[in-house]
Amino acid sequence: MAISQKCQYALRAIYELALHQDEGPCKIGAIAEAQSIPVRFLENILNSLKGADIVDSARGKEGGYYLLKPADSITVGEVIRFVQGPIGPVECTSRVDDDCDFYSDCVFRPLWDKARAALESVYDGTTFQDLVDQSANICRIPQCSCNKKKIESKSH
Amino acid sequence: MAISQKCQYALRAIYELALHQDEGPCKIGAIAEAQSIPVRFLENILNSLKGADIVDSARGKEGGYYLLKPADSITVGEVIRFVQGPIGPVECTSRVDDDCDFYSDCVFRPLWDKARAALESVYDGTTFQDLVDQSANICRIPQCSCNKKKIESKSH
DNA sequence: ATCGTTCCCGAGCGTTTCAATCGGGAATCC
DNA sequence: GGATTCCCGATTGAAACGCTCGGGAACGAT
Repeated sequence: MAISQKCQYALRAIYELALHQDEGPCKIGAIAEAQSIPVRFLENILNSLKGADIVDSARGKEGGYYLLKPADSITVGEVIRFVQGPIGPVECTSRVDDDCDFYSDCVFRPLWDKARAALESVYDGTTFQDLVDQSANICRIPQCSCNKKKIESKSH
Repeated sequence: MAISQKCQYALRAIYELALHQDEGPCKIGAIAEAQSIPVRFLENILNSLKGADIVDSARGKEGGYYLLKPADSITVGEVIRFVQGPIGPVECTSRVDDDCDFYSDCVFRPLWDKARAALESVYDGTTFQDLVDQSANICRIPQCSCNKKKIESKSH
């Protein structure tokens, strides 16, 4: 299963929230700008992510979105599964009730299983904290406060 | 990138041809029946595979489709790439000229690269001969000659 | 030569999915 | 009560997908 645009937006948005996790809620406009995501679309995405207990939000001035868990306990895999369903190269191996003519006799099933396992190991083995740690430039908005932090921690 | 129905049909068809490789051309109707593929659709698929120098065909009575190479030198990966393009979890990492805003700065790129490498290793590491060797039941049509062969070789 | 068999080829079609938008509503804070 | 910000469902437009269709052309047998 390819990673859809929507899912990539979700991942980037959560990554952005992870960058700013200890600064209070992020406004949706800021997230959208930092990550080049259409605002109204991002609205849908973030709202649906609330159903996964990954993010929550506050309204009014100083409102915005924030993570419900520390970044090191949110995996890429869990976000992908929530946004676009089971991870895997083909649909039939992710379903129990399968209308495929081949069932477990399918010659290709071991192959799909191997591919799925490989993908899951990559996606489930990466947390958003890993991504934050790996990022060289931190935030793409130069004036953003998170970049100050980065500079400070470098000079230590 | 998910494996499309069309691509699965292509793989199953080539597998079927591999089963019967030393028996002359296979008629498209037989392939379609053995692998539960809509005939007119399979027609499209097999014809396009001729462009990849994987199969060729002969017309008239005793005509049909056959593999141009031994089954152990056709990989699953090469078929997938021909039918549905570059292997990978997202499009942007497969393209050189990329209209993504993030280019090589993308925090997720290492992840996509890992995922792609994992998929490629699975798909490029499997030949159709591997699939034939692994198959327990050989052909799904009980009366088919390839099953006789199987029985003979078992009794040896 | 002609007839049956089989492949050949491009055009078309209905459905679903995808990405994105829109209008208007409701909570929160000053 | 007004500014700010999130909330929610409906809708749209375009593209991809799975599949069908009609008619044509090569091959072999008789």
